[in-house]
Amino acid sequence: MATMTAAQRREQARVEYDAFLKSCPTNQLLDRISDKWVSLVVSALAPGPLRYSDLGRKIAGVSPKMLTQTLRSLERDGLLDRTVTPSVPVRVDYELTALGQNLALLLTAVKDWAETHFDEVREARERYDTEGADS
Amino acid sequence: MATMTAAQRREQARVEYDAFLKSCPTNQLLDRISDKWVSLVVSALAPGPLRYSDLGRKIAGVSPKMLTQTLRSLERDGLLDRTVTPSVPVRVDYELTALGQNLALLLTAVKDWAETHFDEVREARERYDTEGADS
DNA sequence: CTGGATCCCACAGGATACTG
DNA sequence: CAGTATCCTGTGGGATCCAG
Repeated sequence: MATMTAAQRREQARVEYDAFLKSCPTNQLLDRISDKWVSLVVSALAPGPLRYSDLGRKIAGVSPKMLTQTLRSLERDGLLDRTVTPSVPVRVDYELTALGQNLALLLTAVKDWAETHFDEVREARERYDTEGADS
Repeated sequence: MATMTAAQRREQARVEYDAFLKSCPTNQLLDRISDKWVSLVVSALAPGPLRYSDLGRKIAGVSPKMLTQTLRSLERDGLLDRTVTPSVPVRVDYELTALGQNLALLLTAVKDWAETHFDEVREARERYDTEGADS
C-alpha cells in the first residue's frame, strides 16, 4: 500500500533528517559542547595539564566511567593530548591541544554571553511564572 | 558514626556540585543550547516568524510533544514570542525576541567555529581511528 | 490547527567491583 | 593510579489519543 501513516512519514523524515544532521559540522560541534562533562573537563583543563585522578577530584561527582569516556572522545577529536608515564604507579597526564584551547575560548564566549544576558532571562522567567500563577 | 563510605562522600559531592551548577548562569545557558531541538527551533526561526505547523514541517522529524515543550521553554526564557490569532482555525505564530536573535547570533558563532575547525577534528579522528586499527 | 495527557521504552549515564 | 566490565536505574523523548 502506497499510503503511509503520519507516524511512518514522520519516522522516515526523522531518519533522513538525522542523517543530514550527522553530516553537518555545526551539529557535530554542538553535540560536543552540549555534553555536560565535556564542558566541565575542558574548563578544568584550560588552566593547565592535570592527571586523571586530579580531574576526578576537581570535577567532583563524575564517575570514572564518564570521565574516561569523555576524555577518550576529546582525545579522538584532537582536543586534548594523553601522556602516559610508565613509572611504578602509572601516571597519565591530560592537556588541551591548541584546538582544545580554541574550544575553551568558545566556551568562554558562551560564558560571557550567559553572564551578560542572564538577568534578562531570569526576569522573563519570573514574569512568565507569575502571570500564569495569578488568575 | 562520623566515617563515611567513599560512595557517600561522592554522593554528597555530587549533590553539592549539582546545586552549584544549577546556580551557574553559564551552565544554565549551556543546558539551553545543548538541547537538540532548541538549536533547531532557534535556527528555523532566525529568518522570520513561523506558525506552529510550519515549524513542525521545517524541522522534519520532531514530534508535536517535543516541539511544544521546546517552544514553551524558549517562551518562558523570553527568547521567543507566542502570538495567538483566534480565527476559526486557531493560528499561532512564533517569532524570536531580541534576546532570541541574540542567541541565534551565538549559535552562528558556534557554527562559524565548527566550519573553521571541522577539518582538523576530522583529521584527528581519522588519525585516532587508524592508529588503533593497525596493530 | 494547536496543543495537553498518558503510556512506554530505549539508552545515556551512575554505582560498584575488578584488573594491569 | 588508571582505568575496564557489568549491572541497573532515571529520564528524555516518541507514539497515541483526546480537547479547545
